[in-house]
Amino acid sequence: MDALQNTYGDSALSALTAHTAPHELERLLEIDIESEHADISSRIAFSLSKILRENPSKISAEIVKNIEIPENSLVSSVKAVGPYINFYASELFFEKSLREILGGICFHRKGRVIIEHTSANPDGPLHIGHLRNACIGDALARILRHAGYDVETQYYVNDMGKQVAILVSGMRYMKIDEKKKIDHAIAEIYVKANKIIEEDEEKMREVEELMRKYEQGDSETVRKYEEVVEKCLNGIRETLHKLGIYHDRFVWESEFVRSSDVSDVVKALERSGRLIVHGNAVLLKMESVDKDLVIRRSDGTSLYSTRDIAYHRWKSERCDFMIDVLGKDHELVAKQLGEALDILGVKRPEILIFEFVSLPEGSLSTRAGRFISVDELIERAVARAYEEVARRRDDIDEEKKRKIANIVGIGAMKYDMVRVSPEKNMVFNIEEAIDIEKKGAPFIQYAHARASSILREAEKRGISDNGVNKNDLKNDLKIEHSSERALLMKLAMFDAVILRACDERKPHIVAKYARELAEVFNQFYRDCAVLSARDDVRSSRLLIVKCVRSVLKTSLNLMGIEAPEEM
RNA sequence: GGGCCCGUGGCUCAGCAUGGACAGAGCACCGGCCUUCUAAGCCGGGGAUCGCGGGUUCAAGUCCCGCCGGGUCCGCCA
Repeated sequence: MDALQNTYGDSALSALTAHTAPHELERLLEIDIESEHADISSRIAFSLSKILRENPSKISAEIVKNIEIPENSLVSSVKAVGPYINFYASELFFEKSLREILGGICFHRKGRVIIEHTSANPDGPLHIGHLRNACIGDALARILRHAGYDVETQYYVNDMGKQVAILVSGMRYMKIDEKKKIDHAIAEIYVKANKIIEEDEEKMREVEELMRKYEQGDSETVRKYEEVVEKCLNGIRETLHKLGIYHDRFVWESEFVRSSDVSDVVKALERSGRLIVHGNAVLLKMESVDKDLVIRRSDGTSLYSTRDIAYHRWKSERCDFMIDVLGKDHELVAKQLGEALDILGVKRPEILIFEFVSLPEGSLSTRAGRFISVDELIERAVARAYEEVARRRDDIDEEKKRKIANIVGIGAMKYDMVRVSPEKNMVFNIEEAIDIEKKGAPFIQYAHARASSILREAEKRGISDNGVNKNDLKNDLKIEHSSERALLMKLAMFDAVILRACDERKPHIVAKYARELAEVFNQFYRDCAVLSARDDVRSSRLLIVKCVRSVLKTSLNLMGIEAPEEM
């Protein structure tokens, strides 16, 4: 800014700042972080050229001439390249970022947040669509938590739907296959019962009867429901736990019917004057979407959407904001929910919509029994990883091989789900997902294992990194190679990446960063020998490796992926 | 029919919010690199009308309009 002023005097500066608040300084300077040509670059000459009616390249050259870099600056040099002004980071900048990483970067996002994800119906095992939901939701929860938020994850149990009623009715005349994993056995019953009901009206009436009784809280019906729902949930939880995904709380939608929550919501909506009576049913007039919301059926029973309103009102009282991770098919319903909550004066949840996952052979359907279960996927991914481990490591025992295969196989699956931006449709090709992709999780895990290996070896040889515990690393950091510098730069971006992924609710940003960090680390690994370097360089590099390992591990963990010490 | 999302090398994706320096990766393909900290790695090569057409701009993959293709939703289901 000073340079700008020295170059063109107050007139240009005031012309530029006339409509700009001071906090928009960054915008004003048109700064590009981590462009490929510089560490930081400014495009301000473009906008100045308009005001000054002057060639932008000339302007940037003039500005650079007037820039004086102070002692101990985070910037080491400035260059004008055509219309661009390029800034380059100093060693001090890298030292500062390493110190922050070693000290544990502290983020200061504050507030309580409830993230709801997965919430699969308790009528069978998780399939590939749920996997995407769970992986995105879990990663998001981890990222927000890391950024400082107080996060609670919830699984909303849809126990009042027709599906569950069909299942409960099927349990009357069918037995659970004990040999199978419980959620799979339940799905079998559900599919069969569904077929039977299609052809048998008597059975259909029975289902409706069950739904009525459950809503009324008939104790025998409730007991039957709870038994089967709980069983299925156990199966689902087992799958989620294999993936390292744990919900803090399971909330049953029936709770809101049995308490007065649902009826309270209906009463409150009545007071809004937006309800329309249609026969015996009650509808809520919608303005933002072209579809009114049914609040109560003709027979007086509640609907999913009504209970969902009650659930969100309940949630909203327990947090500062909430995020729902939902499939694209829920978009309209989510909009209706939002408007209903507006009417009630309850804050809306943020909705993170993810697009559908389809199979190469067509769409998925639980009802038709056409899906790939997550359990099957896990099994195949881990088996594939095991082949790989067995091929490379005959020096380790069986247990270790299995452990690594588990970490790698599951990591590959999860990474595949997180790396793609949620709004993209995905065609899920099982062979490709299971394939230990070159630049997927295994690639990042491998880089972590390499870093760990260096540090392990250093310890074994009794080599210490002198700089680690010093408050001032100055003169300890030796940057001798361009790969080293590139790695340090990438490391320095870490905190910005986390905050961006957090604030924009985009876990895939972390996925991309982790892959890039692994890549530059591998290049560093090729170019810069650590243990055999001369003493001062060695301790500097050891320090860098330590930071890389830490950041790789954190990045993987933010995606819910484990970082193996060796593989 | 209407709403929303997607359309970037053969395949899978990043980049689009806040327009700028040659459109980046990976897979697959071709060719190199293990006496040195794990080759699940590294280096090099070929391969792209950024769906199509218009507009705004000094500058468009990015913003606006129209169209085409794919997905999804439009139940007193959840």
